[in-house]
Amino acid sequence: MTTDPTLHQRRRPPTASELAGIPWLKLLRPDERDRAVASIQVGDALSGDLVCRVGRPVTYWFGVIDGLLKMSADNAQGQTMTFTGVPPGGWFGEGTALKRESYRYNIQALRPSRVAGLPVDTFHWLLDHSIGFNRFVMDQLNERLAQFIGAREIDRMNDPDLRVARSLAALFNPVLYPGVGELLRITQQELAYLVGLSRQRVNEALAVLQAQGSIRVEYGGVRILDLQALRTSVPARG
DNA sequence: TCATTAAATTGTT
DNA sequence: AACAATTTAATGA
Repeated sequence: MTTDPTLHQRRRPPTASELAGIPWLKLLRPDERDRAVASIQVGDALSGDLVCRVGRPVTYWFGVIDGLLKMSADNAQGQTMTFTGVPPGGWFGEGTALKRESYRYNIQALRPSRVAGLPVDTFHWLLDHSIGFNRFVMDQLNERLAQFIGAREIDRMNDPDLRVARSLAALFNPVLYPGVGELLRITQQELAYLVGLSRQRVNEALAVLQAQGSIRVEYGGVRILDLQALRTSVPARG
């Protein structure tokens, strides 16, 4: 089930519809865009596949076309710590790509996913030539910083309903994950993995959030009704 | 296109 | 963890 990176084997050029789902392309000038499009590779990751692993040299800056990825790291005790999920429209690894270091996280597919990769050399060329690209990367870093600070607060929360609410809100972040839209495709089992709760407890939390009117639970996904309510919701009966 | 069947996901205990 | 109910996906006429 858990195998080595398959993205590095079966890759292909992106299709038109895949390109349409890459948010930063529309910020580039035509010549910049042409160069980016020519170098982008797309790969299909099966469930459980590792898109990149800790310690490997950086080859690509990655983005999710569709599917769902998990960002995690192994601590000294050998336990896996999950940081966040990466839904469609999300691009990650710019920090390590900037410094041309090795990956600091494992990125694993939670379900069959299509992953795009921009070669690190093109990434640097765009940084050197494109104002629009620089702006995107800066916004991205800024937003991600805010989200990671928020994630620390989530970890300290003991109310499962709140944890699910805040984790969902993070996945619906329109800046980091513009491909998600109104409907996040995620199963309750997948959400349970990300949040670190049992599927039963997640199911219960989703029912509470739906009763509050902030989401609608659908088969294989969650529809957002009130993102602000998810972000700021307060423990019930308290 | 429709009906049947298998697989996935959900809701509940 | 196990189970039944529900929804989707796949298959073939």
